[in-house]
Amino acid sequence: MTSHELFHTLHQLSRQLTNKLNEALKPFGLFSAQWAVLFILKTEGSLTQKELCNYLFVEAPPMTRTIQRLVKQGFVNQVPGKDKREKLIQLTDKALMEYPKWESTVFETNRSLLKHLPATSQEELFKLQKGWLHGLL
Amino acid sequence: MTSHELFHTLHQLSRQLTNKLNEALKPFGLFSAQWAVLFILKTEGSLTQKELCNYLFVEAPPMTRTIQRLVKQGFVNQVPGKDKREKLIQLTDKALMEYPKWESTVFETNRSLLKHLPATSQEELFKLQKGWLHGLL
DNA sequence: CCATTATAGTTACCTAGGTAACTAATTTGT
DNA sequence: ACAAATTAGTTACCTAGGTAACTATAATGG
Repeated sequence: MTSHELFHTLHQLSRQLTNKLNEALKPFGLFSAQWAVLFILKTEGSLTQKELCNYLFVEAPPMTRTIQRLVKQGFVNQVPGKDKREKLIQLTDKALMEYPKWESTVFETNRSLLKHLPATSQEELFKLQKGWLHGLL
Repeated sequence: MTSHELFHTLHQLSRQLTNKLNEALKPFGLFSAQWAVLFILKTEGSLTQKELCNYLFVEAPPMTRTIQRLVKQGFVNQVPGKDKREKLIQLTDKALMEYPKWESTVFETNRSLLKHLPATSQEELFKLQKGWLHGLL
């Protein structure tokens, strides 16, 4: 195995998984990056854009765009913080209503994507990836 | 471990590796997707765009764009095939001159990125990823 | 033989993520 | 206290990849 092969396979895998998730989210008018934000807001509660960037390891500009789309769709509100530079992002009632459907769809999609990967392999893969990622940063 | 964590880590890892490679290629005016094409052309010889798409598992439109940039930089030629729909892509002399520098830079970057990942882990990771990817397709 | 179908590539437009340069608000340091 | 530096977010512009609609050429079937 060469390093090229390792990197290439990882890249392909990441793209395929994102494509499949996007396909599953299509009926809801959502894309993978939006779902990632909605998921964190549901899990962690309201966060500033900066905090969302830190959670998702993403730069500020793409986060601004993703949030602007979510605002336009009525799934999220931007509330000025006590520190007037900050904007707190919170899920709307509309989003909370829809969330269970999104979640079960994503859950089912993930289950299907992991169908051919035994649980022990999943754990092993996660450990290796996490270790590598931490070694990089 | 949840499936979300597994997918998220994979996604982060893929992005980080691409970013680091782009950084390393910057002095040559190249980006990761261009390098992927140049590498395959050097390894496999001249290929049609369709064949390049198949190798890289990429749709035709992004390949058209990547190749157009390589043409503009003078690293690649588009030669009409016997079948006039096809375009054979081949490395220019300029690209062949530069290639060794690109390769050694990428090789060194890969080595550095894999520094904290033992060889046995690399093999294990590759096996798991490859198996999963094939299960998906 | 010619009409239909399939294929290679391009164009237009979308999401996703990156850097650089900017604005506005908050901290810091003297 | 106020000038300088830092920080949160936005805007503009870049690469990367996706789909849909298109053109031009090649292959196929009646």
